[in-house]
Amino acid sequence: MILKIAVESEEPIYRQLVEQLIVGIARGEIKPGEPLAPVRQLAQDLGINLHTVAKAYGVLRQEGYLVNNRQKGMTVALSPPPADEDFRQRIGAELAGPLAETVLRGMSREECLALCSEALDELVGGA
Amino acid sequence: MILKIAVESEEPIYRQLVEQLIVGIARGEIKPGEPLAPVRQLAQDLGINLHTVAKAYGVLRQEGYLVNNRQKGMTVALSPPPADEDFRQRIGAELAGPLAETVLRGMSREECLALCSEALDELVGGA
DNA sequence: CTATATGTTATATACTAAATATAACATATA
DNA sequence: TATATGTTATATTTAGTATATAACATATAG
Repeated sequence: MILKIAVESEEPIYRQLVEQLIVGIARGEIKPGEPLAPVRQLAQDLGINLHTVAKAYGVLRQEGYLVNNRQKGMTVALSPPPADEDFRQRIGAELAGPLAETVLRGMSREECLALCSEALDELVGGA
Repeated sequence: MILKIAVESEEPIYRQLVEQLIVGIARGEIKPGEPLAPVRQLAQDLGINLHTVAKAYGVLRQEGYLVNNRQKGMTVALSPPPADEDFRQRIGAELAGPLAETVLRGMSREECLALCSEALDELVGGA
């Protein structure tokens, strides 16, 4: 699984890692039960600090997407947390901003949904 | 237009304002050409500093969603920036994270798109 | 011309988050 | 006994956030 860090970005490094790891797991590049790279190794590969990687791992552990197995190290959770109502409401709120911008710029409802569909294709179907 | 600030949130106040203003404009609560509340008045109403409001307005001006009219003050842009390829790519990247989480938690493609559709309803159609 | 109101700019300060660095710890494996 | 794992503990530096006070250029109302 390929991870790239943009040090010049305004988005914190640990946030970039969290996002890319979530996408990578969703794409199935790492399967449930499989271990991630150790914090020290990934930190060295990316040229960043150990604690920055640990912070990203900690967030994903808190979210229930990772488990500290203590045998293999940090692994992908075997059973992800359910998509309950709280979760759907949180995601809906996160989608509101970007979707409002598409409406603001004159995109039709169909165009917006097509954009969402394409973004989903990047995760499940294609590239 | 109702603006609410959560001071205990980890999201910066000016970011909350940017997001809520974008949603409000998309919902048509303020129409193109119409003025927003003056920075000092809005700051007082929300119990925050003048510059925090000014920063939010500045971001939206930079994005092309607001114009400093100098007669009516800060107004909604008459012609919003186009939804070009760069924009669609940026929004697609912003949608990737939340959508990946829905996939991660086992939501089907139809469920994900339904969630997007509901989020769009909050902007154009209904509530 | 004189106030008043608009966004903006200029400094300054306090606080928090982010990233780094070094060290140590508990646990599990070889 | 070593080695490797995530984790915790301190400490430091840097950048972002929010605040405060003051002033400026411009436009409107009286």
